[in-house]
Amino acid sequence: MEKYSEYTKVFKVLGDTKRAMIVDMLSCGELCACMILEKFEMSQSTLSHHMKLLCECGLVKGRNEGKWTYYSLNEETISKTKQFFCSITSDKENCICKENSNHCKGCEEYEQGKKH
Amino acid sequence: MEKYSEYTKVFKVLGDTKRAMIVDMLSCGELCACMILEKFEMSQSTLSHHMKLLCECGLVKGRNEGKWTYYSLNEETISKTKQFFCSITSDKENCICKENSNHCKGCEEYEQGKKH
DNA sequence: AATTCACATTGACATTCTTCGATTTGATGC
DNA sequence: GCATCAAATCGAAGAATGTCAATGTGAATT
Repeated sequence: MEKYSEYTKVFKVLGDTKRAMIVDMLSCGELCACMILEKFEMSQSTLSHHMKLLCECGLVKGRNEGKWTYYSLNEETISKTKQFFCSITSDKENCICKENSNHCKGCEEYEQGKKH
Repeated sequence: MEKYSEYTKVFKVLGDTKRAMIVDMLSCGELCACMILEKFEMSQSTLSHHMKLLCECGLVKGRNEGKWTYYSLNEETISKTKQFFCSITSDKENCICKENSNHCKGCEEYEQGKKH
């Protein structure tokens, strides 16, 4: 359950077009905030807010150097998120749907082949 | 640009824990709405709303049969979304960050190796 | 130490999202 | 036709989100 919220947080952060574009930019290497800002029509405070979210969910790492902050992708989170995405979209043994439950009449009939 | 919003819409939909769990359930096969509802503490109207979002972004397909609606994953969207996720998180030639731009002084110094 | 620069934080606002109860729609069965 | 069931839609309330201008902070420059 915590696993779900850990990764749905990442998806939520990627669910904003500008943040996805920032990730795209960072995929080619580390960039400082001012350089990212240059590419977008948004205020400095808005960018700072987006970078905070990207860092908080683990997708991006920040590194301070003097006045500047350099951002880069966190490969570990990316790799784990890919794994999570694969796991929830592929069949598996211990899926939540495999737990016991009282199916509704419609579903029972469907499963027993009375309907199709 | 449309490509971004196409897939960030998918991420936004996956950015909700319950919707991610619904996807997980559907990964093992088609289910009717009533069966999904059974697994969650949410009202029928709320589930219906989540299913609508899942369908609208292309992740899930709905199929009506009599009174029932059966839902299943849309493998094509899933596959394309994985591809998109890989593309924005890996280095590439035509990245937006490779376009010409006037770097800030800090970044220029950084790139020229004056700072590190 | 005063100024400038890069970035973060705060407070405010409008928009969007999540959720629910109530109602509607459409199909099934009596 | 009428009652019932599954699911969608509507309308409302509260929470969360995206955005900005203004301000704060900490490092660098003068």
